[in-house]
Amino acid sequence: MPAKPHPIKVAIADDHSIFRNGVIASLRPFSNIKIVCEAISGSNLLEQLPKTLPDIILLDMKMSDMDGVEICKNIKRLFPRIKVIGLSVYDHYNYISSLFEAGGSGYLLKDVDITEIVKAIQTVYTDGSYMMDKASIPLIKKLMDIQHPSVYYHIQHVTPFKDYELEILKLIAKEHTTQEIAENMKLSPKTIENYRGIMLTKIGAKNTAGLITYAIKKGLIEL
Amino acid sequence: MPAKPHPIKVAIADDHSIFRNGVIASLRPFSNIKIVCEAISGSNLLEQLPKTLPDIILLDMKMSDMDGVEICKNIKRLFPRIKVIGLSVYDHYNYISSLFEAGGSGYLLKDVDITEIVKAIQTVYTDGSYMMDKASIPLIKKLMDIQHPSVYYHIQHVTPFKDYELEILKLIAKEHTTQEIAENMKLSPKTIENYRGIMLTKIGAKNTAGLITYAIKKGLIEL
DNA sequence: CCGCGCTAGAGGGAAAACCCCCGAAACCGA
DNA sequence: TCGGTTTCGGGGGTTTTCCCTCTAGCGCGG
Repeated sequence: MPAKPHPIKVAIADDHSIFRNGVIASLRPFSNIKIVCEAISGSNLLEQLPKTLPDIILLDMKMSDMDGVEICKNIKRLFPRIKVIGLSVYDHYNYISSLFEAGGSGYLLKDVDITEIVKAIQTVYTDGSYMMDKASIPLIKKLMDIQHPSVYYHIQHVTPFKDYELEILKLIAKEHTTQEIAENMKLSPKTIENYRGIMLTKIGAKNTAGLITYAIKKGLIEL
Repeated sequence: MPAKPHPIKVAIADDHSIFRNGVIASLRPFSNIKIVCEAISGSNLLEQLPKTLPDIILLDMKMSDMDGVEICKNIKRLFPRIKVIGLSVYDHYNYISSLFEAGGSGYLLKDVDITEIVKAIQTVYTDGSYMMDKASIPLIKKLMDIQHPSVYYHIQHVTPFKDYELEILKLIAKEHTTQEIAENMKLSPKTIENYRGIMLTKIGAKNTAGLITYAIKKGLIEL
């Protein structure tokens, strides 16, 4: 491990000034980390990157002007060597997986302690990737340890549902009937009916109401 | 309006150091506001109050050791003159109403800009109460202007549903059938059926799935 | 006193959801 | 190549939901 030739250059991108200031103030005591860029939006971040060239970006996944995943893709396209750590208030599986697919190197919930952020920055800087070990997503972490390139595959095991079941689920949540879903997916209504039943038994729900509450609780469908 | 004899003394209670630091750093430029107390939990706050005696407390409604509403009740019991401004990531009606019932003087979402917090502090200090005018809860604000003691009553008008409709809604979310709900509420199944239909038309939903997503989105039922 | 709105309910019918059991491919690992 | 699992679908039935119409009582204001 090399000595510190210079501190780790970090950018923080978040449209909430309070959170930005909180991170900056909390990181001040850590002399080996230096905030070189403070962005209030996705486009603002992309503007500042060429001049500031951070090693790591702490990226809020939900900024007003651009989707976090899109921003991440742009960053990795323009500056492949910059690592992105996503920040979000949601620990939804699809958020996490899509960030990693977009080239992200880490994911943190916004309510973590500053020590967790520091650990993430340092781990990503030296090892290349990091996943917080919050109780809410212990499985993902475990699976990440085994093999990590894309979390997407492992996600499947965290929910009892398969790809096509999730697809059906989303259509149900959009108020589509079994018939409509069948047309949409080019399958027989009977097949969809079966899968609905299977989903119910899998989660022990009695009807669509239970299915929907489960799906929203688990973040399987976007509100 | 009096000249400033001394700055407004503010306490911040939140178990996330980043958020605390963010608020403190963001408030530093405002010379008429002074942070006199920084608490990391409900009990920690209550310990510090006798010594620090703030004018206003910025209180996170979701701390690990104690419920925000409970903390607020305790504060108002021990120090009735201290005003409490609740901070939360949720704009759910029941959160807001229960805080006001517990003696709170204001409510802010945690993703607001610092200027909003400053405005809240100053308004509560001089006028006694404050309600942020976020687009998501404009009606509540309007109703607060008219008469504020308990928001609970006005809540009813913010959702298109009546008391008994909400009751039915909750039972639907708990996977009860129309039959079961009828028994539970000692009404005819036909009546429940009617109300279900009325609820659907009120919100423009096509089926139970739509009803449930609406209810969860609006915070009408607890997850 | 008459109408009006709100609540509570009934009838009947159509559609959708739920349930169980079955069969044929296809695919997949041993 | 063999047997198991996954995927896709059918038959046929019951229950639940959804929709529309219609009635009766009750309270309230004009």
